[in-house]
Amino acid sequence: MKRSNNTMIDTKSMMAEWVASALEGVDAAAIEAMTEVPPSPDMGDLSLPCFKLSKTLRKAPQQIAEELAKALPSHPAFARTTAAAGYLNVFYDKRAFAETVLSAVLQAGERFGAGSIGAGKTIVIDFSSPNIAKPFHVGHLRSTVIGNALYRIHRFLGYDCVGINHLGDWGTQFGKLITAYKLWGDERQVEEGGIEELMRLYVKFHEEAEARPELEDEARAWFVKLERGDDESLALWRWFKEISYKEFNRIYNLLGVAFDSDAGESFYNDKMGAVVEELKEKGLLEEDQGAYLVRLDAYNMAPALILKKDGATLYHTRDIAAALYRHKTYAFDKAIYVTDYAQNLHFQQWFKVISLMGCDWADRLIHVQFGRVNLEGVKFSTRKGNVVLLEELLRQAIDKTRDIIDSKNPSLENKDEVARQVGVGAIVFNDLSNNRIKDISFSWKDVLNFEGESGPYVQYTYARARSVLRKAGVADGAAGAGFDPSLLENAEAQQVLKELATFPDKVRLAMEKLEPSVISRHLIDIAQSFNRFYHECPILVEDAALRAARLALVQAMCGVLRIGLGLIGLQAPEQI
RNA sequence: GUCCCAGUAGCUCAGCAGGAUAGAGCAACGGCCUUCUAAGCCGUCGGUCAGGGGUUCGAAUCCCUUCUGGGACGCCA
Repeated sequence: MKRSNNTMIDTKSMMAEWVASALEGVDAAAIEAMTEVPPSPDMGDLSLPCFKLSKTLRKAPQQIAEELAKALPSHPAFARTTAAAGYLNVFYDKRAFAETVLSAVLQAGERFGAGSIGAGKTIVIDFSSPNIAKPFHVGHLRSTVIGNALYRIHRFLGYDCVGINHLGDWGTQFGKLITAYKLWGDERQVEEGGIEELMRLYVKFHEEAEARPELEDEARAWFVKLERGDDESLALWRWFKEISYKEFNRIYNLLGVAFDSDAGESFYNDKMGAVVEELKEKGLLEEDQGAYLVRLDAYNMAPALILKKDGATLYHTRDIAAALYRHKTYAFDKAIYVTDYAQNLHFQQWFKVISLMGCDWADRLIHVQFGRVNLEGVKFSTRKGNVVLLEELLRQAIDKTRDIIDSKNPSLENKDEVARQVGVGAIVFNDLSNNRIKDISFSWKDVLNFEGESGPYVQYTYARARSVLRKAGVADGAAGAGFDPSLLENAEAQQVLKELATFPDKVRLAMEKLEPSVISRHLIDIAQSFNRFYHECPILVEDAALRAARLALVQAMCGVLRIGLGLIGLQAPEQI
């Protein structure tokens, strides 16, 4: 059964009530659930397949469609109906449709598509969460931009959002890093080299450890010291963390991403003892070969390791502690974790442990998983140093944008700022334009192609439309007061109107599916339909009435693009 | 070996709350700038929706199965 939509421009429910009124014993909700959009606009704007009705009404589908087409009274929103191949096709009254859509969009302004379904509810979004002392590469970008988009989408729909950067600032890798630093590191080189130098040490550790496995033991020992509050290791840890923060913040600023909490893994250090105790009390913990774990055989899963044989905690322990803390602190309606799908089992395991602990909110934990990024088919590996660094990628995208601006619009005033917005937009949009579960085959050529389905395409469409409004002297929010909607009955205008009308549905769908690409895709659809309109229909024409009507459409389109871009974390430059 | 995910045009992908003729973008080729920004628009070419079974009035979409690719599978995260 289809979910009923709840747009401000709900032509489907209008049609459903209309049709239901002409049928005995069928309610509007059932009709609405069956209603769909025909594959081509010349078949109609909405249609009702009559195949299911044919069972209850005991008539042939085509006969039902024909009888309905004949029996339906006139309706202000619908101009005509046809019956074809078992479908009842309904055509909008184009004038009424234009009026409805434009007045809804222009009146709602920045709130068009916003909602209140999240009112009074809190959602905790755990995203980005890079590891300290490791460079931020394109693989980390995904969690960051997907999480950021979900944050904005939920906030737009009324949720209280808590964005948490669960920094990887704890764990055995710090033992490794300390070991490497003690053996081969140099204070000044680290200060100067930043994460790059830390990564060099980390890579070197792994190279050396292949021949000298005892290094691994040393690393484990350092981590144990760290967990027990040893001064020297704590000081080094703080230092590494500070260096990393500096670089991460530079990137977050560039991306326009912010968090409400930076409570990383180390934040839970003093909260894990209680978790272990609770698991013990509830009889879930079991000792095995010196380690402690929770058996999950009954659920067809490997056990969840809680304590290593040296007594150190593991990521399960930390995630459980964090979930308990967050539930107590934020009383969330849902808590989502944005990570790649390789961690699928991990999340399923500890979600189950939470449930076994008797927490009735275990089903509010959601793993939002996304596909992995590879470099034209080859795996990324921090350890092997085979990565595309995010800053390098953003830099190249910005530089390329800058070159294009220099050649196409040399007189543009704030070139650097626009180049930044568009260059970053290209990278972010590229990451958000496919279903998140799909793997991404990273290619320099594709990611730096700003034509077709891309962020710059949408931003360019926006800038061009804004430019028309500027020339027309239309102030923000002032247009559309008096226009004649019957001047927007042509196919190009109607198609734009249709795309605008479904925007609220798309926002809602993106939230329900936790899928930002729903919005990215829709922005492409809006831009494509608008560009067709722009090409076919001159806006700044002599005829004042026609001009006013088209300007109203342009203004509405700009408003929606701007909202949509904002929801996926992109800027909307006024000029490019 | 077990479990999870993916497989749609040469490439990257939409569509997968079952509906009419499977859509975009890129690439290739051909058009459109004395007119609102050509990062644009229009057109041509391009498909046994991985294979096989099943459910249904109707399957790219749901179920089973095979194949291919990716991932995970106790002391990393």
